[in-house]
Amino acid sequence: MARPLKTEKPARLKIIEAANQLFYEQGYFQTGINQIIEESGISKATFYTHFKTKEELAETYLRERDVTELDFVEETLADHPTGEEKIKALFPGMMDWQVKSNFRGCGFANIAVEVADHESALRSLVRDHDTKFRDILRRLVTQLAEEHPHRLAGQDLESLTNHLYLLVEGAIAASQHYAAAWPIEQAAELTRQLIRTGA
Amino acid sequence: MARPLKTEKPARLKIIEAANQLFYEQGYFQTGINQIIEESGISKATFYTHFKTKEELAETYLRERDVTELDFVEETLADHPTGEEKIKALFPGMMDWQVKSNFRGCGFANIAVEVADHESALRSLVRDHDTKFRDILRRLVTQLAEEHPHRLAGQDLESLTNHLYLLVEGAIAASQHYAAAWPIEQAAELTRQLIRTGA
DNA sequence: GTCTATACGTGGATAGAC
DNA sequence: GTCTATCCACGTATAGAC
Repeated sequence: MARPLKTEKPARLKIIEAANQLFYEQGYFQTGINQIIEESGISKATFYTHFKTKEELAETYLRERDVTELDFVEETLADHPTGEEKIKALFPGMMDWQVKSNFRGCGFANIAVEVADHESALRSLVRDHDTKFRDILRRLVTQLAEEHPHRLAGQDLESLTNHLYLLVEGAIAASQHYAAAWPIEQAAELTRQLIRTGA
Repeated sequence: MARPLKTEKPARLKIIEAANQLFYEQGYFQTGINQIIEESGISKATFYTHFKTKEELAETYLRERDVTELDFVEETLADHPTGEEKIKALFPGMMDWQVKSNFRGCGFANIAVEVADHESALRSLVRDHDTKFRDILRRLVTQLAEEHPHRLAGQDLESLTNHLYLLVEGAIAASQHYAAAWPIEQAAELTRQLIRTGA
């Protein structure tokens, strides 16, 4: 009956789940500790036994989200065999995500905006996340280049990777601004052109 | 000696200037009324004679910024005759702006992130601003199409406009995340390709 | 470990004198 | 119109009982 290493206690988990929802939906500074403890059904003292400060919780929130978001992307990609199909599949996934979240944008981009200090630990986590996502894009672009050597001939794959990254960032931001899906459609369209013509 | 219609009083102006700096540099929610009155050297009561609420000041801030930012863009564009040159000139301007502001991104995009409620008056001002900027891009794309009919033959100019818009949004956001200029360089590079190949 | 109660600052906004 | 002084809610964080 050995329970598999009880590292995460229910209280801590409930806090993280509440933070994950509230930080994302309302924003970091707009969400108070009081609301988090209320939502998670624990007491304020319990909160501070698990997290030294609000910022420490935010770091945990981002670390958690980094894993779940990138896992979700990888799961989506796993359904598609070729590099081209994988790249194209990114956008329907983004679309569903943004519609479901009522166009709240990207949790990491949102933190980057809210926390102005570039040297903050939170901002460092944002950069790590973005870099990991760019790594995924680079992998897909490389796979595409191997599968279709003629298409991207002479192309700088690093540039193409960054171009796709900028399109994704722009699409999420713009769809957030307008609370609409069309920017994601537009990014998907341009992406299809880029991996077809190899620009 | 008729002064030209004294609609704006010094106090009000000082408040707006302080808000313009602090809201942009620190963020909207991170900037308190107290800091604004301190920075502008007026009293709290004076503040509330000029602005009913903090949000009303924020609306004024965005309206002000909308004019100055778009005017700045138009001035930059005025230095370049052709559509192609105008479009290319957008990016050095962005670069200077972001370096000068220590990569604080776009004041409108930042508000869009901070204020989660899509129905807020502030969010409406963000959409208005973005739409005006897209109008400028559409104008430039149209000029380019007229000057080089062969290049963009068969292209949907509206799509190209939106693609450039997404690139600008993505470049500013990414350069903010990384506190670095390379995303703007990358956006400039892809833009050059798009208006050359007509993708 | 978890709770209740509280400390202490700061948030936005007003009262009332001048 | 501008000021000083103040109100009250809520922010993060802690003390101390159980």
